[in-house]
Amino acid sequence: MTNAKTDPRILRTRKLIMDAFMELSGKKEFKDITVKDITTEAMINRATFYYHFEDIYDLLEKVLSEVLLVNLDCDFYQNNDLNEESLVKIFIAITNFQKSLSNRCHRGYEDTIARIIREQLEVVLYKMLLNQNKIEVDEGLRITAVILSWGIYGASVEWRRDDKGMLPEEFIKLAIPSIISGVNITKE
Amino acid sequence: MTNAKTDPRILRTRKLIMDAFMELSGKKEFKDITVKDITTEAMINRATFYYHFEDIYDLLEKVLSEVLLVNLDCDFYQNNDLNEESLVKIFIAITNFQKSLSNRCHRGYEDTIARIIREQLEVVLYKMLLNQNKIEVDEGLRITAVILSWGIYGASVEWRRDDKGMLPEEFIKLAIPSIISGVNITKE
DNA sequence: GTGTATGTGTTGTTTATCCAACACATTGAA
DNA sequence: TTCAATGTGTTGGATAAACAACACATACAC
Repeated sequence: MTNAKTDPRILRTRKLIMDAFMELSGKKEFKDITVKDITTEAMINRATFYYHFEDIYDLLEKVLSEVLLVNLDCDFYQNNDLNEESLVKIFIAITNFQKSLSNRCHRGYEDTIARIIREQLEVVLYKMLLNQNKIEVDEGLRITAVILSWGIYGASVEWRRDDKGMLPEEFIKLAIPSIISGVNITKE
Repeated sequence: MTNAKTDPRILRTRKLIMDAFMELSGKKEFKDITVKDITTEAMINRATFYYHFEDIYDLLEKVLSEVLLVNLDCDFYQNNDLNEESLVKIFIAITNFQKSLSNRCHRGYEDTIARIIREQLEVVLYKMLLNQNKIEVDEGLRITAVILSWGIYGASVEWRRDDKGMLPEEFIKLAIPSIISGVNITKE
């Protein structure tokens, strides 16, 4: 949670690299982007790239995670319970994120992207659950977060598949009762 | 003329500092801008500032020189003779530069600014004169450049003073004949 | 095949930047 | 006055970034 103050040069350089990568993603397919392209655009040395990232796939992963987190983070999960409103917002954030990706060119990396979304989602949901239960750690809540993250991500896939022109918020609201209250047979 | 390749970190950091300073100039008066303000905005260490600039006045000087050069440089003085057209362009560039400064807040530094404009102007004019005479060095042309730079700067001061709503290009065109052909009594 | 070109990832050395600490000046409030 | 707060400019040691050089892989032409 705390990083004991990282060197500002590191933050600055990482930002330069990530911004350069996002800029290039708007112009080329991922498979056509070389490390040299990125470092030239970022105005840093190629060796410096490898100081911060394993390789270009590692960069992809971290960029996507960060972009998604920006979409999710600031609005909630500080100071927000996991209720209908926040679930809708999260779902919208995910569909927005996927929409923004389809503009950029990451064909062939759908699985990676799916995993990243789900992992970030899990982290956020877990934090919100802990927060609203005022607990430090809890394995039960963690597993709940895992299940919810898979479920919500699956819903976003389903939403994209049947393009009935339904709005994301409409779509997810159909499922929210069973998420909030659980699968309760004695519904009536 | 050639710098034997400067370290990219230096170029990058100088740009960060200068951009930060210009950003702040739009918000505060020069006298209220501290070195800490600049380095915070530029995301660099305060000691690094002093690695590149003597002090904040040194920075002011270099920023103004660079901004003015950008206004002048690219358009001419490569591949351009000193004729009516280029003189008009130069004059417009100077008045534009002064207009852009009046938005920012450099009150109390008019003399510094005047000197910077004149010095840069002299350099540009000298290069153009050498260029069109196909000479390497010439003390006569250098002095011509000095006189011209003072004269043209003086014209810009005069133009601002009597705000008859005359356009810069109209104003300078009145003087161009005597600049080009010299003060020739047997005019007719 | 052989050569040329382009990309990846690593290494050792040099250099720019960070940082904490310092002395000193200025300002304003107690 | 004295003290606290804020700004300037400098220094020595630690660390990130630059750079050139390297081995290796892939591809494409002749």
